[in-house]
Amino acid sequence: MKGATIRDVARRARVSHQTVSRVINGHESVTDETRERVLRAVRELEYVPSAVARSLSSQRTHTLGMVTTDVSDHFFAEAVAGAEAEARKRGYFMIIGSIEEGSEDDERTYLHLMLERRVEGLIVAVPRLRLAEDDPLADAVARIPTVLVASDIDLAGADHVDIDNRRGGHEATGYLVAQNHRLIGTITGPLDWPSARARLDGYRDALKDAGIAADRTLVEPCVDWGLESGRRAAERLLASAPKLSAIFAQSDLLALGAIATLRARGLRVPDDVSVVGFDDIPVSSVVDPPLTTVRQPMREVGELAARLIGDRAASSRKTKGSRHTLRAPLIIRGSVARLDGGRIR
Amino acid sequence: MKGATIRDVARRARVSHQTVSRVINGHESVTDETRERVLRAVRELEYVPSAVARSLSSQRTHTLGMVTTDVSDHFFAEAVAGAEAEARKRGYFMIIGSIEEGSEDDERTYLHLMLERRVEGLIVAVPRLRLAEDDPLADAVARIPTVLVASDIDLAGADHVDIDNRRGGHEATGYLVAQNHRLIGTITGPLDWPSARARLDGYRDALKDAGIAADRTLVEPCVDWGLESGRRAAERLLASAPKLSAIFAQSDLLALGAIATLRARGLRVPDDVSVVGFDDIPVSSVVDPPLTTVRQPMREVGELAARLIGDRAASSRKTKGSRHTLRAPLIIRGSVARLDGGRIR
DNA sequence: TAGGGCTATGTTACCGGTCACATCGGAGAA
DNA sequence: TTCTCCGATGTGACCGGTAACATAGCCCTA
Repeated sequence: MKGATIRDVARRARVSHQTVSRVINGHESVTDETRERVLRAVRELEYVPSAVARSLSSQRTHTLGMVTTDVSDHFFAEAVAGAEAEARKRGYFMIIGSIEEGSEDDERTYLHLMLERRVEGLIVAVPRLRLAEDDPLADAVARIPTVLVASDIDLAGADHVDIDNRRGGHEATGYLVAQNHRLIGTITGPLDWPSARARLDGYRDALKDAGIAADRTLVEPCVDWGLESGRRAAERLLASAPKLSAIFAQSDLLALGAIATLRARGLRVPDDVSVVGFDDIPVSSVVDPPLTTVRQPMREVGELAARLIGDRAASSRKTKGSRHTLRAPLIIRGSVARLDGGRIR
Repeated sequence: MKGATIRDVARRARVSHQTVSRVINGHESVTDETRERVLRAVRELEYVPSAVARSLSSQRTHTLGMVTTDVSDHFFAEAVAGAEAEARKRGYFMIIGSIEEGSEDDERTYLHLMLERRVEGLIVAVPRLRLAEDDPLADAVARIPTVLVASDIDLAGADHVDIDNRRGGHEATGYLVAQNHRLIGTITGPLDWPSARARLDGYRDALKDAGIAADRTLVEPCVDWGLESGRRAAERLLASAPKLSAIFAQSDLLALGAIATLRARGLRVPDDVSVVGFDDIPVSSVVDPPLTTVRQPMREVGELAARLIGDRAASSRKTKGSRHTLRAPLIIRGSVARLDGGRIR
């Protein structure tokens, strides 16, 4: 009763299985009358074609695999959504693997499982991934189109998509400088994330451009990107540089955490201390004050990744790996105040 | 060169393909020496077994399908992450379909595509889904284990997982009442979402329990769950009931939007007006004031959904659809103030 | 020492589609 | 009228695994 096959339908419609195949694939050269008969049989038997059998036979799975650090993180969720939408437009399905914190070799396991599934493309969004010797990822790249998202791994043959973190960091810091800030602290994400390092580089570039001497005590790294870390980092920062007038936090959550600390110390934002974030998560526009931040277009990142794979699959020739960097624009809101010329807090 | 099959490996190792199958599946009764030989051939040919062929032959895909409204929404992203983690634990892979706003029949298309893929279970998290006559979803339920998340559709044979929205709404409102609030407004989500209606019911229950008369002008529905809507709803609410002392917003974003409006009107939170939200999104704990809210355990919802499918698949007998309601606890923070006895703002 | 039973391995069919090619019948051309 | 060609349909192999059964040694026991 359950699981009619193409041959069951054929028998019922009194045609060959091949004719059924023609009908369900919309091929020409089938009489209207025959088609009708077949379709009726399909309905009566509640026949649903098997993508599995089709894949085996046609050697196409129409499936893309995506491995991410954690889908529940807004950042990756957006990328997944973007990739999914774009993939779907092109007739692909998406299978996802979300790597739980803690398990070491999970990326590799996932990768292998996806290869077994014969995905036709791979999106790897695992920022901290380091390449081992003889890494299975290299194998994967050799087999199927692969896009590395937000990774600093340099893998020949793979496409790379990333945010221009350095420029983003530069703009954020540069904006603070333009508002006459001179003593600018920064709260960074974990420095084993390439994005954190890049943003820090941007911060330093901007200070250098402005002729402001680098000061190590103004750089406060965190172990994660969360609120609590921002809170504590701000405390350390205030301890080591009580007179700073601005903070560039590498994520909105870090920024919000920092703001909480500032408030707790009786400092007003932005009147006493200005704050710039990074991400532009949905709440950033409604917190008090609305957060000035650098917007990460993660959805576009996901879309682009899927599009690259689609294009590559379509052209089917092996191109060299391309490199795409999406601009992360500064969104100016209300958490930065202009400092009166020369005044130091 | 690319795509060695089990027979290629067999030839190379000078055994039958069946022996290769035994080795890669870790079967007993293979000599160490033979196994070694096979494994070497596997390595040399870079053989990766085809899950597609395996699925066709074994009639198992080890795949779960999940259809959601929008993965980039924190709410669903959490559920996806939870489901994914649990599925993985049980050896399942997850394919996801995220329904873009606007396209009407997408759920059905996705459903059909997933049936074609022969998913072994289906998680449908599409709150506003309405059942059409002769709905394909009913077919799906008849074929494979299905879990409906946050839906009020009553489908025999399907399992249901949901948050106890009514109780959540009741607790939130009841808490305000306990703090001596009497004039309590509510900002609801779109009322075609079952969760919005349930929370509203909870709100009404609580008022009734306290002997407070219902007042239609205190209920302000929104077209979505976002900040901007919260802002505007609060304005309408203040216009129609300027003396209210508390607001129960059905999402944290609505609550934050409302707080923004209150601030703009010079009203302090919680001193002048208390606010309770719903969701407990990550920022809720760090905004100013920290938001008192009802926590939705979405991750657990996803986990439970996946677990139910796993159990059902394992027992393989058709149980009646079960119904699971997860408690959404009130998280008390700082956005609610106690009203002095009898005082009315 | 023959037969039973176990282990290691091979053989063949099958899962449910697609593909390449064969076949058949009728319309149009010579 | 006969030949040709083409549209409609059928046949059998194949995709890459798994399952069930067959077979060949080997050890042990009676």
